Amino acid sequence: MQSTKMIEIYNKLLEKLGEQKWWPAETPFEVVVGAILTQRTKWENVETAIHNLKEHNLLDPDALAKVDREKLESLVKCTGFYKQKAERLQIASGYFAENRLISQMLIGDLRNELFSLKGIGKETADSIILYALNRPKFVIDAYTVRICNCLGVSGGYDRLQERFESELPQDITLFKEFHALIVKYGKEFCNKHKCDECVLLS
DNA sequence: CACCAGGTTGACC
DNA sequence: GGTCAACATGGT
Repeated sequence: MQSTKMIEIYNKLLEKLGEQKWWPAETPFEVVVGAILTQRTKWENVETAIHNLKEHNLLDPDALAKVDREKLESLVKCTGFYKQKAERLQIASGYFAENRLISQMLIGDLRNELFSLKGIGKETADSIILYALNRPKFVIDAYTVRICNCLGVSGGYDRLQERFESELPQDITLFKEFHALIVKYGKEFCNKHKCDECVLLS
């Protein structure tokens, strides 16, 4: 009974919103860049910044690691927190430029390596693992916590992630789609309706 | 004008 | 362990 709760939520979201097909990006490294830039920012601003980077041929680990800091700051300014994001993009770029064969690492080890990079916390690391590296890790974001708690599934990041990963089939496509649906639902409904009007409750 | 957006960090208790 | 301000731009 409890073991099907997550699947029920997923089916309701899918039925209501349709497939999301995340993450929108042309390359894995573009996912890494987007994951850092999207922190506390609207996705439209990230698209603008990524467009700027592409225009300057900077969507590449080596190129991004070497580019002038002030130039990078100006290109990502539209995403906010632009000074620290520029720094953190270059830190991550240096890591991925030096580590192009990380696909056989254990997920836990990989996650800890990503945590050691300034600016990459749980959600960003897990987004990179799932959407850039195509490995099974369920991404929890603020909407996930809000919606789950609203639906009577309590817990913070770690506890909820443990539940999603243990109660769901280890299906990468499902993990990607489910998180995308949660974010889509959160943006569309969480701020415009009260929790007791949540269409997922019934 | 106040508030929020696909978080993370470092300081403090 | 948890809580809190700081980080900064762009849209409603």
